Amino acid sequence: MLKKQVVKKKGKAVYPVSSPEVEALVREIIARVADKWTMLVLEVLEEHGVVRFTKLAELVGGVSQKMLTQTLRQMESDGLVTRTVHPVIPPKVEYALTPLGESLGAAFCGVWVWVEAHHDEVVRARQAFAARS
Amino acid sequence: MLKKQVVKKKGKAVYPVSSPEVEALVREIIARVADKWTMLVLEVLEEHGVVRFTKLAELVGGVSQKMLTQTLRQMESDGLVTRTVHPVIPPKVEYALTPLGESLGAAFCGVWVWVEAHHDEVVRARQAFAARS
DNA sequence: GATGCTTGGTTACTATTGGGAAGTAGGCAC
DNA sequence: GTGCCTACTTCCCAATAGTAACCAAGCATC
Repeated sequence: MLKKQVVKKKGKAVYPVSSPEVEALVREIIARVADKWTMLVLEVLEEHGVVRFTKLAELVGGVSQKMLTQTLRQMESDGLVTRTVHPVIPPKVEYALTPLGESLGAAFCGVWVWVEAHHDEVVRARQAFAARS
Repeated sequence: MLKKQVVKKKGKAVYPVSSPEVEALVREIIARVADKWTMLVLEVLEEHGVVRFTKLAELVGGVSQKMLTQTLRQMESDGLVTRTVHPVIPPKVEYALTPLGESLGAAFCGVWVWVEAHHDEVVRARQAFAARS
């Protein structure tokens, strides 16, 4: 709804059509943020602020160290999180959202709200689908 | 922002805390919809309405038949799309969003808008990250 | 002074997933 | 009878995710 308005406003009629490179870029970024672990990390950092690696792992839940590291590095490179290393022993590394990350978290809000509001409908749909197949 | 309000409204203070099963369900649905192909299919159907399989494949772009079939079946079972088979030769199968699917599409709008608005910031962040590592 | 504990990783191996291409169905046109 | 149409399905291989073990480096303990 909102999006369609924006798209129309930025579409062929008013502005030059976005170049294929930009299209590809948008698609590539979508593929990155439309990722299970990215969404969950975003959510945890949004709710808890500054969080250390191990704590983040347990708050996200079910993520391997490898995937968490990978996801965080990716998010860091995309400018979504900051990674602060405190040179102490044992190591202390803190992660937090950047303003850009916070804005993406806000954008994902609608999806969380949707899931919380409609999960029972999804379950019923699954049961109906299973019943007729 | 919006989400936090909702969460607080539905949180411990007012309603009983959501059960672990519901938490797991929400997480599982998130993992499903936070998927590259699901998001792209949702977007295409939102913009084009009723679309046939092959047309859908070219509109989504870069998707294999296998993954498109798989994604669509999953979305159908979750109640997001309808699959209408016209028993003619050659086959004709039409896909369209259900009201539930449309509402999810609307929820994802914010993410699309975010990507369109901030992709240049992501690119700059990547360059900065590459430069310092 | 060797052992173990801490955290935040990395690495090696394995299981699952995804992509590319080919095969399938079945009737109609040539 | 050969080929074409669409919407799959299957097979095979590459890429990705998960599991578990290892590592670094200093401090406390024995």
